[in-house]
Amino acid sequence: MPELPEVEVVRAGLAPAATGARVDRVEVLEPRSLRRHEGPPEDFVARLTGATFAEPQRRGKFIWLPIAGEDSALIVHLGMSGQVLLRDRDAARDRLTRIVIELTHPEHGPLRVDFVDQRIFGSMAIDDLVPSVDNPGQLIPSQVAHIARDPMDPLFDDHRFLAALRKKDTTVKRALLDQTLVSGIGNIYADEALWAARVHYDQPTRSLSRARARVLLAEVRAVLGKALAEGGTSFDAQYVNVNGASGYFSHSLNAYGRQGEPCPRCGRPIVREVFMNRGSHFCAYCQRIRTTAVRSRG
DNA sequence: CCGGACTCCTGGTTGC
DNA sequence: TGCAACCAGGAGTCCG
Repeated sequence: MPELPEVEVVRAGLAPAATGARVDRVEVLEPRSLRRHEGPPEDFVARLTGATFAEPQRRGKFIWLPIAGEDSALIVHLGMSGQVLLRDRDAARDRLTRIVIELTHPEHGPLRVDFVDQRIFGSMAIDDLVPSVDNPGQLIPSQVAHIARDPMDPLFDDHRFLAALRKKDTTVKRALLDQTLVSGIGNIYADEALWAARVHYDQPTRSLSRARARVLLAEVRAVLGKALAEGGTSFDAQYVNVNGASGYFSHSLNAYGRQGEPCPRCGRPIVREVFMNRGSHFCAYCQRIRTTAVRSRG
């Protein structure tokens, strides 16, 4: 599933083609792919046609393309299975293409951006830009304003995150997946970071020692950073082509999807349990709930 | 504030 | 071989 690294690959790949490009034509093949757009598809088409894009931005798993000269942007969320394909104008269309945007770039000429999405959990929308809460000089779509910064963001505040983690009455995987606390982490990288930090997914955050919480944050960064590096090298600058559904970086996973296989650290089998309506993959030996270090609130 | 249940959705896989 | 049931989960909403 597309998480921070996959989404960033899409953003970075879109940047050279979209920045400064003008929208010639928009075609909405699947209105449900505009779930996040307030208003009918015709409104989406009207507001986008003729627009010129500024450089694509990202917060967590949301991408947006600011519209030059306006306080609005095109939002892109890939959901579970979304892809953004940069194509020549006359290239064949994927069967699952939901939205087509034809662009002209001042240097690269005519291009086509196809939004392909099997499950239609992803969507596009035009949204107004508002000042970011923690940095009012930075504009962010109103629908994205509640999303926290990701751990690779230079303005991510470690102390603030660790304090929030201690204060919250929840468990650790739930917290990692809470995009208002820390963004960009999905089910795959959550399981990978928890495995690396040797933390059980259902460990109460309040009973997580400060040291262990710091280790966990460091492992989140390590996992995301590694995937970003791999994505960056396998990516063709001319065409954005991310297959979110197939597990883009699956060759480097230690826990996710490996139930029944030996833990790469201790050799005992990785187990899978259902938690929050999704699979949690972990080593029942390396990742045990720790009941020590319980502190009172305060 | 918190968590659980539910919703959206369909191609590929599994099971009978 | 055919078809139905099942499975994957990001994010939002609602309710207790």
